[in-house]
Amino acid sequence: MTSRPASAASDARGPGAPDAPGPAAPPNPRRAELLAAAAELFARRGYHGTSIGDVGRAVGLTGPALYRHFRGKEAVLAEMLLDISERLLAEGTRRAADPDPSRALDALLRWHIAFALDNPALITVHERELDNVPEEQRHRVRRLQRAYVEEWVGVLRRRTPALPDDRTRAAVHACFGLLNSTPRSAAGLDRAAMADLLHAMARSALDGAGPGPGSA
Amino acid sequence: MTSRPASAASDARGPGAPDAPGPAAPPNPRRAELLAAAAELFARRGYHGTSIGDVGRAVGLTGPALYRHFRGKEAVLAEMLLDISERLLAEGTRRAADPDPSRALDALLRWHIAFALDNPALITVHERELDNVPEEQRHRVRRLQRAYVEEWVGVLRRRTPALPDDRTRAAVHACFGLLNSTPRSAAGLDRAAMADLLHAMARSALDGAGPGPGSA
DNA sequence: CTCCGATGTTAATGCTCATTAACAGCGTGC
DNA sequence: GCACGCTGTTAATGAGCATTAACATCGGAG
Repeated sequence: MTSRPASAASDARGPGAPDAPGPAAPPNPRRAELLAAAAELFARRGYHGTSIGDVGRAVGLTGPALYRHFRGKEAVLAEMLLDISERLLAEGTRRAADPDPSRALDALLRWHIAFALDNPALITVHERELDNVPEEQRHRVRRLQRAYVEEWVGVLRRRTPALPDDRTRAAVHACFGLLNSTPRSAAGLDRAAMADLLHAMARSALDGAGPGPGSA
Repeated sequence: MTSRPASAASDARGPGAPDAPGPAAPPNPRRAELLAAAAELFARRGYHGTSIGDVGRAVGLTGPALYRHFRGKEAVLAEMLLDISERLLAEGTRRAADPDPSRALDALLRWHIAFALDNPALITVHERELDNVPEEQRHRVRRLQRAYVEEWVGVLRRRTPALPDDRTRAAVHACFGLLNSTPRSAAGLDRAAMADLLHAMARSALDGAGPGPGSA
């Protein structure tokens, strides 16, 4: 815009595409690259500990280049968390639909474990940075997260109807804590062994969540 | 400098006590108050998302007042993490010494659960902010953390000698993930019920960590 | 060819923040 | 009764950072 005639009355923003991608947005590779780099950095150093310049540099650009693809730093985080929550819920809903609650639970476990092992950075950010998402989208993420938890609670309720709901919900949260610990452990186990271990432990933990004084 | 004659050649810093408290330091209540407020804020908003002013305001002071008690923001975090790690390890070592490995494990579980339920903010910070501690003290914290994990691994090794060590270690990390999820769940359960649930789940999870394809 | 939109870059701009200076009240040991 | 050390306060100071402005390149549609 060497000129930019003073007539620019219609648009407040530049000509780029800094909006959230609509339903049929062509998958912009640069966008995805930035999101991946930001996820990695947000997971390692935290949202506030990561600068726009860090994110740009991670993909070979300068900081302000990011504004050609996102409305701002918050928008990156918001889109990231929205995407994670939607993916978790969509596939979770599918798997929870198995009429056999025991098979449904195993399917949920396999799904969550695979997601956590394949996307440790996303899991970390999803767990830690919700408070930094702007209000409106934060509510949407929270709703998705709740719905995902309720899929698990529903399966467990079918499996063990005697258990009170609040105990079941707490057990699901604790189970997520176990499964999501993967990014921080980085143990010497290979992926398959880790998946197997997590599956066995989570399964046992949920089985052990029934009432009755444990052992103390 | 109403007084402060220009002779101050001996000390580079002011006359306050901004050093880490020595072995026999009198417990300064203001110090403890600041540490507690900082823990709460670091847990809720993250280290980088918390300003010195926030911490001061939380105890009815201004930001710079903190420098009368700590060398700086990093020093607050460092002292916090060092203290947590030392407390966890000290009591953990005591409880792991029970000759009966099963009783030792229960004692460790009770200890860790009580600590997590009583200090959710500390657990959160301990889990997330180690990277922001200055190098030297970060190493000390890491050593303490490792030693604490090894206490657990030692007990489990005595209990189930067949299990390979790396699997045991991974199981311990996953178990911590389960136990430390408390601060984020904040379920509708009261403290006793939550402690019981976590104990039962963790115990079962560790029992289920033995080899053998879980159920998939 | 030419124009324009997409995508970058490098300079502001303006705010927040950690840290330090300069200054002041208060209590206590002498 | 008074000097001084402790614990605060309110102003700099200086750095980092998100965001915006202004400017450049490049490829493709007309």
